[in-house]
Amino acid sequence: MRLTTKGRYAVTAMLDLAIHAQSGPVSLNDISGRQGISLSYLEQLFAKLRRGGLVASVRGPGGGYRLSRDSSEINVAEVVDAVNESMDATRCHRRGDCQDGEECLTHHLWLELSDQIHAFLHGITLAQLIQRKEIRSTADRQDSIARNRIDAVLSTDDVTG
Amino acid sequence: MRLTTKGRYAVTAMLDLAIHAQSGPVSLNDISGRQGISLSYLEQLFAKLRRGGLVASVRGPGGGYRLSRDSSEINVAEVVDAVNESMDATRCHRRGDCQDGEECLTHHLWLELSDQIHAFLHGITLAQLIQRKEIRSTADRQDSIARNRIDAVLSTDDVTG
DNA sequence: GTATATCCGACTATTTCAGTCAACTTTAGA
DNA sequence: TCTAAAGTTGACTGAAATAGTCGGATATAC
Repeated sequence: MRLTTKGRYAVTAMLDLAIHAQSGPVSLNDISGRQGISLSYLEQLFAKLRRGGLVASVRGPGGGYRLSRDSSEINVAEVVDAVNESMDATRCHRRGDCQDGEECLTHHLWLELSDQIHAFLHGITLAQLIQRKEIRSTADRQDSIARNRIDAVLSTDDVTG
Repeated sequence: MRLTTKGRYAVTAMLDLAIHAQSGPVSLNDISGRQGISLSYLEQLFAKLRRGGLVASVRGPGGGYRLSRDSSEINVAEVVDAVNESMDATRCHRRGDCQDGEECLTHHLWLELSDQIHAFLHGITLAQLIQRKEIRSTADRQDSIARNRIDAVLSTDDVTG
């Protein structure tokens, strides 16, 4: 079982997508800027999210990604799953053949832990998350920082180099 | 966050220790035979469990390890912790400085997940586990296999090589 | 003093993570 | 039609962790 940056980034990016859904497709560049995730890495993650049927892409200028379902129909467990981070705590992938074809001493324990985690993540949808006030305020902060960055670029003479 | 063989082995070994506690110190060789864990690897794990204050060692022939507390006073979370497998799901180790010193969009989500997992593992003691019938029957099976193995060795002419 | 045990440090093959880089295709708009 | 913005794909990489192995040292019951 593991939950690393990969799975966390995937959920963060999907949440960003859900939050900014009303203004058309969202480019990975925008997500990268707001969430501080490298563009190249986002490309990898979204390839998996697309294969997993969670997002749809729009190519060309003005393009980006959209959720392929309503945010109320996508739960966190699916997102983590799509990027191949298994929340399964057993060694045998629930088969019960962990030790010489039989259950190991702790098989049931890890099975129960897996069920706990899955129930928790499966019960939370993107729609529910974007209702939360701490997430709304974090998103607002990120949006204003992004706007400031754009303003700064526009108002500055381009004297790079 | 990760739960791998290391943490699972640690809990399995501690459970084996708890089950066979009444017959004096348990050698790593016995645990290795019953649980199918390499002796050298067990040595590594028990070094950490000892440093973590969970077991005490008895050196010399007839020696081995004992639980340093009653099995009802040791919970699964402690064991996993002792071998350095963090069940913390946040990136920032709960500090809330995940993105440029501020909370990332998903900070609270992972905080809640961490709390769920910790509550679950903290609530289960070794004493509770060894009461469970599926664990008792697995342990019985392992014991009888171990006895058969000893019998086989004793009754066979040593014609190795 | 020898066999049985823990102790300890160094070593290693493999895998994954987290990310970079380069090249390619699609497409909106000037 | 040209160009720039976007997604698409595959190869690559440094660092870290996993899951061990190996050799030897130390302690101790008999």
